[in-house]
Amino acid sequence: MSVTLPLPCFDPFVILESGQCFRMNAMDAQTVETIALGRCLRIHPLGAGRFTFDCDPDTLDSVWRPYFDLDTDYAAVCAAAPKADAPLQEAIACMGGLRILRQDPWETLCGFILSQRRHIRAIRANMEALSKAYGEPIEGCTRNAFPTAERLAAQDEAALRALGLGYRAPYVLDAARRVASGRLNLEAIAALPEEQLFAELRTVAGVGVKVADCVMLFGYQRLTRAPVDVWIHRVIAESYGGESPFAGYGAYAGIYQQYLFMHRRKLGNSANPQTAGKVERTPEIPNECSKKTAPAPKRKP
DNA sequence: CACCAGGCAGTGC
DNA sequence: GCACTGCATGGT
Repeated sequence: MSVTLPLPCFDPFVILESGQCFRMNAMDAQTVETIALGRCLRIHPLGAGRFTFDCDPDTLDSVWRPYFDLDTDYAAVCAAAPKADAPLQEAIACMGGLRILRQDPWETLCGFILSQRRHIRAIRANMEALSKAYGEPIEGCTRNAFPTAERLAAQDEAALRALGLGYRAPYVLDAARRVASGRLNLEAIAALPEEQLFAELRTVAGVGVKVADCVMLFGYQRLTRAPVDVWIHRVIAESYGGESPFAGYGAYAGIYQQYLFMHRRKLGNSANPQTAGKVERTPEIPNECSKKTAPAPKRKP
């Protein structure tokens, strides 16, 4: 069974490259598959902003409409972005169709614990390996659901290292055991005020400021959180003269951050490999997303 | 084959 | 409080 409907400001091919979810894949030009919430969904773009979802109408409305945040007016969110903020306007123009998903907090927590010092591709491989080893099968799908905290809590560090998690293996294990034991209740903390939710997430080993912000943004829909990673650090250094613009972004700071993140990452590593971690004034960079040009050469050392 | 990745915890000052 | 360092592994 399937449902076809028009969806403005929605592009699954952009979302699957956005680095917020790790189990959404392009199978071919007409099919995107995602494994989430213990289910498998395939989406087919028909062109002209129309999409077919391979599920029944009730599941679309009760599961996938909230998951993809389809009831939020992203045109209005984008229109509310500061007009004078040229880099942000550029990123929004180039990354239409992006949405901040409402993901499962447990899977989101694991995904971003695994994210530290990894390429997104490698995070995806880790998440797939965990699912294949410990996840439950999904009917009619070749890929498993993401494993529960209980299931991961029963493993040992060596088993998780064998899947390629490296030094993050004990971090995932700590998260699993806190959640499985009830010491960390991921459902209950959803109701907490921002700073208290942040503090609860920080109690998990391997969860620092950036990972906690990602879990809040992508797993708890706290749109004010704007995670700062190496790419955003570059954006701040290169396009904002070293002064973070996020404090002025208000209720949608997290969404705007995601446009800037995606756009900068698309421009590529070659643009400026040396400024990560350092804040230094740099010349204006002409951000033309259509042409993937390297920016003007930096100052010589 | 160097260098880097959606960072964090530990240490030293 | 801030700066520095080691960390496991796979992509590019």
